Amino acid sequence: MKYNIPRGTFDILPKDSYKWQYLADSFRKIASRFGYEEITTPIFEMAELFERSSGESSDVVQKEMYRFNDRKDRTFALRPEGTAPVVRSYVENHLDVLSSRTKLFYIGPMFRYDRPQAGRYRQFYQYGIEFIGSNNPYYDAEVIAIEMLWLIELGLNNVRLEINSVGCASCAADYEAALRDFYRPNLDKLCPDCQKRFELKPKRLLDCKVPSCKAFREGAPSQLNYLDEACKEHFSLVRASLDAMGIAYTVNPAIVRGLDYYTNTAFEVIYDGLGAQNSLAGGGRYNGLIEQIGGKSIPAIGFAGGFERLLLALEQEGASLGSRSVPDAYLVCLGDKARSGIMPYLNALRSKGLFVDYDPDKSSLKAQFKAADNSGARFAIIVGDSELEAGKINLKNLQSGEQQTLPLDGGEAAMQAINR
RNA sequence: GUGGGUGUAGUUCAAUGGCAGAGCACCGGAUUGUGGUUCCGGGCGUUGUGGGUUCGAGUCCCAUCACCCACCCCA
Repeated sequence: MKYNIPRGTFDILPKDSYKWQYLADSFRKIASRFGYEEITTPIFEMAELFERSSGESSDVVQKEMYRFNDRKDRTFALRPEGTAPVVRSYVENHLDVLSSRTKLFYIGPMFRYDRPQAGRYRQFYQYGIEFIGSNNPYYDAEVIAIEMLWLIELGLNNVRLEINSVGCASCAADYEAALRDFYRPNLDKLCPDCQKRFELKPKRLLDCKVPSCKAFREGAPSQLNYLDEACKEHFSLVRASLDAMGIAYTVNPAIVRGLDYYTNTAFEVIYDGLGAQNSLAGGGRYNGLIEQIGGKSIPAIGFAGGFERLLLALEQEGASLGSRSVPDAYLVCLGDKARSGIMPYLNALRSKGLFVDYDPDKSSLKAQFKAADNSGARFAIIVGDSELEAGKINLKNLQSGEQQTLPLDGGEAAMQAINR
């Protein structure tokens, strides 16, 4: 074989396509029930958009972004995430003047150069929600509710919602300073990764899995104790809204988002049973991002989830994912005259909306019936030279074996019999 | 980027260093006029790829690629 699919990517083959369509359709429906509308942005953007928004020090920017230069030597990147492009579009198209609030969702591929693993690919498909235009804690709860209600609708019950607040920029800075103070005496005893974390992202120290590092975590300060009054108030109102909506959650102060633009609410939806990549969706508030990208200071919140992991989880739970479409009828022909003479009828059935399959290369009756069975067709339409001459067709129900003779009309009779 | 495991037919898997096989799937046939069952027939595949050891390699060694798992990261 000469050509292989690029590492970390996958083909969605016909036998699975319907599942992806089912998920996308289903997400579109739930999002629209909350008033969210679809936005589609390009697969690539200026690299700087992601560098500025996600943060220069983030792993995404440092080592996972697919960057390339075009012929005029401008640097672009395949999008590694969906929020920055949506915000870019929001600012660029002045969506803020159309309404005080903007409700958007998106579906599409994202790209990150990473070692492939179960539930982790280099091209992966995300769905996401972005609410722009209010700091009201109700909206934090609303976007979370979309995800949680959707998962329940899909048939996924064993998920956990974990929430946290990382505060505003000044709370976060205070907290980082406190964390560094706390770890500094033991800095040389931490694992090499943690020594890097100490410099770049102290919050990450809290979820290191190395046992020796875990020990030093005892008594570490919690972000929640470093929230200022406004952030504390906001977080408690978010929790109250979730309570009022009957959405269960646990507060996990260790939840840290990987991208720098998050403020206040951060949350993650976890499904145990996916191995290491157990996060189905995650998101949070990003009150400073729009201004950072060149817009006004407008608060916003959103989240994104991955279809691959969701699909794995749903299959594990045995949830229904729709089904592959099967023909309404399979045309079985006998004789050359019948084959050519039946074409107008075949076309008529199809233009009336029936899914009719036919294979002119199958000659024997046996082979045609076998193909009809394999296709899953409910009916066979059987036509030989004599039927054609008499202006009739035979319609056979392949489950019951019952057969009836119908007129060779414009397809009306068969249509009626099949849809009954 | 780091570590471990696995690569044989479309697929699931066999094959003591000695002739590369089976189930399933697929295709054809058993009086072109009625299917699902049954019966018969149909497989020389670069044993992932490239080297090496050996009289002889699917099997042992090295490299490489891919996949899986974990670290890491994240959705």
